[in-house]
Amino acid sequence: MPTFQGPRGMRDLLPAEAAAFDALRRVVQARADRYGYPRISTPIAEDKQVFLRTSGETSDAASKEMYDVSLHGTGDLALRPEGTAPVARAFLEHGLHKAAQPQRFFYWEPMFRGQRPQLLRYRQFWQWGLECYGAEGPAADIEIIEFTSGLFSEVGLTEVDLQLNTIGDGPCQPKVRAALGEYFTERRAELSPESQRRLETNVLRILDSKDPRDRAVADGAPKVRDLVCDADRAHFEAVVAGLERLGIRYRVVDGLVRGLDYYTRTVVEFVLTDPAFAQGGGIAVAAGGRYDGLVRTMGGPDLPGVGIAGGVDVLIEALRKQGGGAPRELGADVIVLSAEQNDDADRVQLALPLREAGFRVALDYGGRSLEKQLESAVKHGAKVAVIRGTPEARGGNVIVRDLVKKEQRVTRLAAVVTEVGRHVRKRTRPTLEGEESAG
RNA sequence: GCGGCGUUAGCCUAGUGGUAAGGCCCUGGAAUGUGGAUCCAGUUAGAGCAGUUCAAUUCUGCUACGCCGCCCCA
Repeated sequence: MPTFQGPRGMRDLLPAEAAAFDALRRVVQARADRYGYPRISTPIAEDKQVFLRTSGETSDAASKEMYDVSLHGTGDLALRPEGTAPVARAFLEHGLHKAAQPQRFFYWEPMFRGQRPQLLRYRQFWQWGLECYGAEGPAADIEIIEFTSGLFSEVGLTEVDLQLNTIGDGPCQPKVRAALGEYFTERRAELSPESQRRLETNVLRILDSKDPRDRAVADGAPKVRDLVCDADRAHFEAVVAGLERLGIRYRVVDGLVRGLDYYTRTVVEFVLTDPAFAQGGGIAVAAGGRYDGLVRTMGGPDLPGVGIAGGVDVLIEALRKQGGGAPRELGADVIVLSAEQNDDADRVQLALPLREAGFRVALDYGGRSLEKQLESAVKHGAKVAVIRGTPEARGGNVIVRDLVKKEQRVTRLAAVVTEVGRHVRKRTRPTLEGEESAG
């Protein structure tokens, strides 16, 4: 047995999994780029207050799921549990609130929560996200929802349900809470003990309780949507109308609320519908909404904000469940092997022009029979073997063997790139300009 | 964080208070120059630490990790 195990709730991404992450990141990031959301990257940890201030100091999320990593002299640090607050902090710290608005950001980062791990609930997990500051109208809400909906279409996720609701603006929420508080207090005795506690902490949460005792009461509760201010309702109706106009399927869910204090107006959640993910009322693959009070809460001006974040681990698992795209071929397409022993540098040298040309080339490090080398090449998924050191492959010749067609020909060393190119594709090569050009 | 159930080799799966079995994978050979077949051989295991016992992988406890339920879900 291994001497060490990974930390609880944190997992390794072996090459196949890491490749799936990379592929998804390319798709999401390119999409964000097309929408004018450039990438931002913030530190892995923040002053705890960044999260406590924005999430609500009393919420369980903040108080008990914070991943504390404080050290002597570093202040009270916590690994970030989410992306919105850190981006807001960076936005303010670098004075971007004084730049031309709106300001938009995309991120793809690991997040951390000190929760007990369960299926697809890790202590370290990855999220992509969008943040948009300075846009007050419904257009930005509609845009981030459309972005996400379109993303899921783009990657082929179909078993997903878009839910949305409005919870009112900052000035309205106290009214909403008061009205609900009054309603639930009158029926206090009928509520579960847990929800009786919620009466003190977060009345909204009672609305999405799963407890049957609460459901009976909550289902008869006044709708948040009907309690909010006229302006909030108008905003929400505009968002809904926008989705209609764009042909995006959605469901208005009365009980959809958020656990964090900073949300205002629009709240949105994309929930997986596959029964395999039905546990606990469904796993969200993306969630977000509007947070018009956040920037001010953090000491900045009264700037509106809206954003959405999606779980990468969850999305990849959902796609896999759906029997999503074929796994990418990870290994090399070409393998260099040799009938000779102790010609190590020659193998490296033979691979050189092929790699330069853009082929994925691996070496057989030798020390075994040609048969074993070929067997190994096939097992590793190589398409072509370039063989040196055989009698017919001396004097500036090599054998280029197609391992799929089982055909081969003796080729001049100078023509090996051309010959290999007849059997496998070159890969694109990235450049510092950020564009990929054909290699 | 609370409760329940789990953990046998790289993977999957048996079984047992007394020598831990099989399949797949892997390595080598048959076949020192041409591969996914075949045959032969081989490597690798009871999560960790204590306790009970003549003897523990098996029973008990603690710890670690996982899954399920709760809390919560940014």
